[in-house]
Amino acid sequence: MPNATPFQTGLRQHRRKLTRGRQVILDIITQATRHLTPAEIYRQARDKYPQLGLTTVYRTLDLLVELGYAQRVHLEESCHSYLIATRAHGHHLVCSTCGRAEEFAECDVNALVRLLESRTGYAIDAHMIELMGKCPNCQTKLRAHNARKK
Amino acid sequence: MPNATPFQTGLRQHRRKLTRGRQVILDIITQATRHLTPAEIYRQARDKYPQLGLTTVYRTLDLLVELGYAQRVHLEESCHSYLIATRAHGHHLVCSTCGRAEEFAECDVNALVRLLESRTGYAIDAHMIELMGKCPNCQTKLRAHNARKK
DNA sequence: TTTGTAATTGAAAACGATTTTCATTTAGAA
DNA sequence: TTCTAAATGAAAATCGTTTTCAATTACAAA
Repeated sequence: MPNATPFQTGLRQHRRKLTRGRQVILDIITQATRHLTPAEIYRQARDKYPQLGLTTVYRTLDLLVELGYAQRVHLEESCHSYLIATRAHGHHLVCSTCGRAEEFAECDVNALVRLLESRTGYAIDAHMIELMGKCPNCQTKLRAHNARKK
Repeated sequence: MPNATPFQTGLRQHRRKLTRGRQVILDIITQATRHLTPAEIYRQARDKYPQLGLTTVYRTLDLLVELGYAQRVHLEESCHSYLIATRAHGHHLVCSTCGRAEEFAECDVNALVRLLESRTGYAIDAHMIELMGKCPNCQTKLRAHNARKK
């Protein structure tokens, strides 16, 4: 099979199938200059492929992220947890295992901000830095757990 | 009224009232070392104050953020938009007006990561940098709109 | 202390996004 | 062409959040 697209190849490697819906969804996010929500993608996709279901859009997006063809953008809306405010400008270091969080104030993004403003023309007015890792407690537990396994 | 807490003072300044529910919720997030979802806060709060409603938890959290007593943490789960993957390690600059997004690869967080690892003992394995601002298009539109107003 | 009023509340319903279920269809290897 | 695991769409279920509304409450002013 000559001229297979990277997407076709990637799917075959994972024993997944290329379907019309998947192709349409990939085309849409490939051509977009904007991040799109599942609902927006669904609306656009139906113009090209009316019987497509919203369920399939969700499933396809998960697949595209899993295979590395799409990425998620995190926005300010919804999906929050809350933490007491201790500093005016806090970023977070969150434990991916237990959810414990440390706040930190250091963030030297000024150089980055200036670079990107001149490259893109954006007027940048806010930033968010979130670090993820394992807290000391969870590291200890994990080590103990692994030792027990042997 | 002597010995007013900062919370009491802050509420009075905004003509808001101090209620049992609000105090209980603030106490919970003050004592937590972990970020908590509204549902988690609700569960804990009901132990101390059984008739509290979940609605009030949501409203109180909004209030606490508005007055600066709490802050939101952004997590990996839910609330996503999607973008085509063009680089292995992409961060985003998102226009807060139209949603257009630029991807960038520069992120010199190594120094920050090392500093925080030694300070907190965390093993940091991932990070997310999201910048927000206005794209050139939206800046132009906004300027035209403001000029028309005068 | 009492009163008046705007702020706050809880319960229920509405809502929007996402996931699950399940019977049917389909891509693609054999 | 056949066969089977993968994928699908429709409907229902689920989850988190917001809205509505009538009843209650905090607290400033009398």
